Amino acid sequence: MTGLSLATISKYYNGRNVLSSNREVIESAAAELNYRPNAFASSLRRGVTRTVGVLLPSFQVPFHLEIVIGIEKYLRSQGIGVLLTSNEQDGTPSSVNAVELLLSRRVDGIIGVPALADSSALETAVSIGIPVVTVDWCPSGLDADSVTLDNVQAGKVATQHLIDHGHRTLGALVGEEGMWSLQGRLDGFLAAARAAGITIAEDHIQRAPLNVDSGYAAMMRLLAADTRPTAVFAGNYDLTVGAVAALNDSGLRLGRDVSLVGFDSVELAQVTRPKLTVYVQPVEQIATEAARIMNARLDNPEGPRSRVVLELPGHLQIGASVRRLSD
Amino acid sequence: MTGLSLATISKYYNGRNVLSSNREVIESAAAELNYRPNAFASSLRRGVTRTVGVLLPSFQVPFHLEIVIGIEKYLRSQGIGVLLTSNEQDGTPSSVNAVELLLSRRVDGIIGVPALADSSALETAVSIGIPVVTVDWCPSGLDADSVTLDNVQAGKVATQHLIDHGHRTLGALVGEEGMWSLQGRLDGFLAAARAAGITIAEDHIQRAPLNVDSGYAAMMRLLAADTRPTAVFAGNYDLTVGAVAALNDSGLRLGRDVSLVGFDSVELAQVTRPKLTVYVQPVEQIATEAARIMNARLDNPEGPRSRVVLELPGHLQIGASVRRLSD
DNA sequence: CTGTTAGCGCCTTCAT
DNA sequence: ATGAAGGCGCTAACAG
Repeated sequence: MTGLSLATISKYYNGRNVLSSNREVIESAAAELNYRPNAFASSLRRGVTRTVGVLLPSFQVPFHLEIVIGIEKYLRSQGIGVLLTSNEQDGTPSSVNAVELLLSRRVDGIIGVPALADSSALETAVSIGIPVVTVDWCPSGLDADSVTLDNVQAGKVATQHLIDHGHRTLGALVGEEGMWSLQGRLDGFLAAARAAGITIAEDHIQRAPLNVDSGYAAMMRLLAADTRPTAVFAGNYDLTVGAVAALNDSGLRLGRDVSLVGFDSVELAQVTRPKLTVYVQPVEQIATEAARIMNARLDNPEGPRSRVVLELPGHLQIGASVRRLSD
Repeated sequence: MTGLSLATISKYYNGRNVLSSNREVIESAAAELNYRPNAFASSLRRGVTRTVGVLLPSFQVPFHLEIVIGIEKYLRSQGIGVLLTSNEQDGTPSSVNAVELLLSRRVDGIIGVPALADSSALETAVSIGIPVVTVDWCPSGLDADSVTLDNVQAGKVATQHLIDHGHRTLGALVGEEGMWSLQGRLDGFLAAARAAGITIAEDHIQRAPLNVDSGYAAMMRLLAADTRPTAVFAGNYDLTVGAVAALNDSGLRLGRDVSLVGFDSVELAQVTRPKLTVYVQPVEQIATEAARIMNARLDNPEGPRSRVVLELPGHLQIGASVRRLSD
C-alpha cells in the first residue's frame, strides 16, 4: 500500500532514519489499516520478548500486590511487559505450572516472590540461564539477585522503640520455622533485647502461620503467659491484625495495658484507637529496585554474574500504641 | 535427534496420537535438550496468543489487586497467561500507553478495571475486535461485557440495616460525580431512605475523592453538620478508613455516638473497637466470573454479540458499629 | 500414524 | 536511504 519495502517500514518502526515523505506515507497507511507491529513476530525473530514474568506465592498478601504494581510501572516505562502468575493451585491437575507457563512464553527474566516451596521452580528458570530476581525472600541456594527489607534491622528498630519506652518484658509474634523474612525480624528482636540485657522468656516468642486467625490465637497465648509481656512486637501484617483483635477481645486496652508495634499495616494503624505504631516496609522502593536490577540484567546479559543482594531499610511510623512505662 | 519429523513432534505436544515408542523418544530428547515449545512461534502461526491483558487504573485499590489474582488463577487453569498493565503514568513521555502495549503484544482479549478516563483506551481494543470485559465499572458507551457488584442493592442493604436499627438521621460518604459504582451505592442509599419515608438533608451527603484523607475530611464535615447524623454509610474502602479515623479523632465513640456501616474493609473491621459492620463485595466471584466470560468469548469468537452485564450481590458482615436507637 | 511443505510477520544482512 | 531474500519455531493441510 505504501509502495515501500517491508524493510523500510521495519526501519521506521525501529527508529532508524527514513525520508520524512516516506514517514508520512507509512503513518497514514498504518492509521488506515489499523496496523500495529506484531510484537510476537518480532520476538520470534530477535529471540527476545521484552516481557518479564512475575511469580507470586499462593497465598494473598497485600504487600506483594503492591510490589507487582511497582514493578509493572517501572518496566512499562522501559517498554517491557509483565506476565503475572501465581502458584495458587486450583485443584485441577491439568493446572499449568506457573514457571512452566512463563518459560514456554519465553519471558526474558523472572521476578519472583518465592514462598517456601517455590524456590525449586525458580531453580529451573535459573538453569535455563535467564535472570531471576527474588523479592521479600533471599533463598540461600539460588543463584539469583534479591531485594528485600533489611529484616534484622526492622526487628531491632521496632524492639528498640519498646525498650526505649521502658519495657523489659517483651513478647514477639513471628512466623513458623523456615520463614526467612520473619526469622530475620525475630533475630533483630532478640539482638535488641540482648543488647539491652533483657532476657526473653521462652513462651514470650509465639510462632504462628501467617494469617489473622493464627495471629489472634498466638496473641491470646501471649496474653495468657505466666507473666504477661508489657509490650509486643508483631512481625507481619496478618499477625498484627490478629494481635489487635485479640487484645480488644480480651478487654485489655491497646497502649495502656499492653503496648504493641505492628508491621506494614499503614491503613490499619489509622483506625485503631489509639493509632498503632507500625514498622513500614518501603514497598515502592523494593519494587522499583527489583525492576531496575532486572532491567539492567536484560540490557547487559553478559554483565557480572555476581549476585546482587539488596537489603533496604524501612521506617517506624509512630502512633500511640506504645506507652512509656514509668519505673 | 529423535529422527522424527517436526510435524510428529508438534502433534505430540498438541495432544494428538503418537506411537508410545515415539512418545518416549521425544520425551527423553526433550529432557536432555531442555526443550520446551516456543509459545511465540506457535502464536505467530495460529494467530492466537492465549494471553489476555488485564488493565488496572492508575490508583492503587487493594480490591482491584485481589481481582487480578482471581482472574489469573482461573485463566491459568485454562492455560491462558495474564499480561498485567496499569495506566499509571510515570511522567516519562516515552512511557508506553498500557492498551497499546497489550495490543502490540496481540492479547486475545482485555479485562479492564476502567477508571474515569480509561474507557476511551478500551474503545480502541473494542474497535480492533477483541473481546473486552470490564470489572467494577460498567461504561455506558462501550460495547463490552461487564461484571460488577450490584451497587444499588449494596447501598440499599447497608442503609436498610441502619434504618432497621431505628436511625432516621442518615449520612453518606460517596465519591465525586461521575464515579459509576459510587453513584449506584448512593442511589441505593437514597432509595432505601425514601422507601422508609426519610428525608436526607443536603449536607448529609458528602462527596469526596476516593482516598483516606478526603474521606477523613468528608466525615469531619458530616460530624459538623447542623444536625449530626446518628448513622453514616461509607461507600468505599478508603472513605471507610477516613471515616473511622475522623470519628476517633473527634472523640466520638464508634457505634455509641455515631453508627457506621463501612465498605469492603474486612480486616479493618476486625481491629476497630467495636468491630465494624461492613458491606463486603464478593471479590473472588467477580474475578472468576469476569475470567469465565472472557474464556467463553475466546472459545467461541463467533458467539452472541449481545453484552453480558452481570451484577453480583455482596453481603453485610455484622459487627457492633451500628447501635440500636431507642425511640 | 507420520512426513513434506509452505508460510505466519518480522528483522537482519548485503547489496544498491 | 531503500530493497531483496532468508529464516526465527511452529502448525495446518495434505499426502503417504
